[in-house]
Amino acid sequence: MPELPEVEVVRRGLNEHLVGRTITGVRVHHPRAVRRHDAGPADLTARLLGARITGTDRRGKYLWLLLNTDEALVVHLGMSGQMLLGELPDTRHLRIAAVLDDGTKISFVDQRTFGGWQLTDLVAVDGSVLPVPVAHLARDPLDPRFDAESVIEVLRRKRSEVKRQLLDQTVVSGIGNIYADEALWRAGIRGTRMADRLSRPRLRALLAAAAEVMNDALAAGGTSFDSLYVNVNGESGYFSRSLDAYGREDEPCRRCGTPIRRAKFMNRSSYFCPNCQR
DNA sequence: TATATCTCCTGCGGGC
DNA sequence: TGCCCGCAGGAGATAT
Repeated sequence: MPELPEVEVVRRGLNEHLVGRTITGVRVHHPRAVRRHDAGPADLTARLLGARITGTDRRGKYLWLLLNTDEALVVHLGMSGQMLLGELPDTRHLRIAAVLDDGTKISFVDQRTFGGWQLTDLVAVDGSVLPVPVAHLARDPLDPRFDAESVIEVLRRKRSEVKRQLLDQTVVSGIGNIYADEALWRAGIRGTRMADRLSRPRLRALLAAAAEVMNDALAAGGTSFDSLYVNVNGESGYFSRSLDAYGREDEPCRRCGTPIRRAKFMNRSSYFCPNCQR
């Protein structure tokens, strides 16, 4: 499942191969993949033709290609989206295909169709220039201008479980279910604890753990449990071997040996150590 | 206004 | 073998 580290790996791959190139062809194979582009597939296709890619950027789980038209092509991978370069061995889940002036083929493949492309304007927000659909997101822990202390103040006002807040992209972006569980495990905090009942040092440790676990995952090329997350070359990351909590139900906690427990939370699974996450 | 829940979607695995 | 059901979960829409 692509979260911040996986999206960043993909962005780096796209940055390496696409910047400076001009889009010469676009074909939308599945309308749902462009459902957030209000003007529809034909408009997206027409406006992308002839546009030159001048850069790439990312906030949280969103990445975008900057265009010479002063617009951005926003890409969200959803749960299973892939941005693949080159020939496609299997076109079953191909949603959008594009071609560049040097012949490079870009395929947006997305089995579960939660992801998509959207062409939007840019706006200035809090010292950053962002695509409109990304403007409401908080900075992520890997952002050089991420301000942990202000996030802590937000969390201290939330009468809600701390894991729920970690997953709220307007509080802190980039964290999904996997890295939320991993950060909570590293910080020794149960996700069901109310955010406003946690001390500032505990919240500080939690945000530091989130940044740490995502940096570790980035260094490993991202997390992969199956073929749903791959980089632009179709390769999986290796960080799943390093997960301490997520997906380890009944396996011994690497800190205290207590079996990791799984519980339903927000209609999804949470993994935690019942002994050292109190 | 703040917080919680529902919904979208596809493929896989388990149970019958 | 075939069918049904639950599960995976990001984020916008809707409900409380």
